[in-house]
Amino acid sequence: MEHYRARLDGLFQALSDPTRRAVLRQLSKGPASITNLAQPFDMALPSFLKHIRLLEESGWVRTRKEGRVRTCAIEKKAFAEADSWLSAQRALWEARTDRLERFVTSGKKDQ
Amino acid sequence: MEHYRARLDGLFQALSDPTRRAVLRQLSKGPASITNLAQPFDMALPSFLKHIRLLEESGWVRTRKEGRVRTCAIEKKAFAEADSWLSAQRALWEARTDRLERFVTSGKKDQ
DNA sequence: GTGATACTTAGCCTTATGGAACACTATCGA
DNA sequence: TCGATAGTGTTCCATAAGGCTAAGTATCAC
Repeated sequence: MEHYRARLDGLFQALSDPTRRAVLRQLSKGPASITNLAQPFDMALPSFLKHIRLLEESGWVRTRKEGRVRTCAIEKKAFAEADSWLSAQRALWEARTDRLERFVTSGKKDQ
Repeated sequence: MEHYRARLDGLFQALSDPTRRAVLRQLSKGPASITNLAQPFDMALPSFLKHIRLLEESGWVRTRKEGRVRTCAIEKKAFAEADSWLSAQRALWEARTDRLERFVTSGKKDQ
């Protein structure tokens, strides 16, 4: 439970940067190397690498080095995890809306 | 487009802290006052207030002060926005999976 | 084996974040 | 009107985030 919280921290924190979101967008079209991914960004490679590391540590991306090239691929599971948190919230919210509606339609007042 | 990016930054950044996620969870059950929301947390009020401010600025929460009590409520729209980014990514990813599958079933090889 | 390529490591800088304490203002209730 | 309640503003602190340069390590291609 403690670990789960930290995991969500990382998942969402990773999404809070435009560079990283752009990398994920690119990777959803298919795997790519670091240099390749970095190319559109006006940023030094080491800075870019930090983003990749963060994406990997947070679980959004899986990487693998072959020879001198590190290839990055998207980690499907992360979507499911982030999504499930959002859905759970929505479910809570909708449950409440339903309750409110029942109150309204049955002519009672909330609170 | 520039503004959209900054908005997403804020939306996801807000979710990257366990205190703020807990506040949203609580608020999905219904509106509440600051003190009320702060009660479960072992944190000074001014510190807690910062989280509320951040949630408000990022668009997850709407607040309104009546008398000396500030009431917080969840902002439905934020869910839709966060969700739509995730869905768009998933769509890209699935489109690619479909293409790969067509390649496979038509006996061709990718790359 | 040498030059180019593709990262990596290390260190530095600036700003943002998440927490604290303390003092303060503005209601509300008796 | 006076004490308690509910929030605010301000300042401070330690650490993390996001960027940089410079220098290092493997591979690869010849």
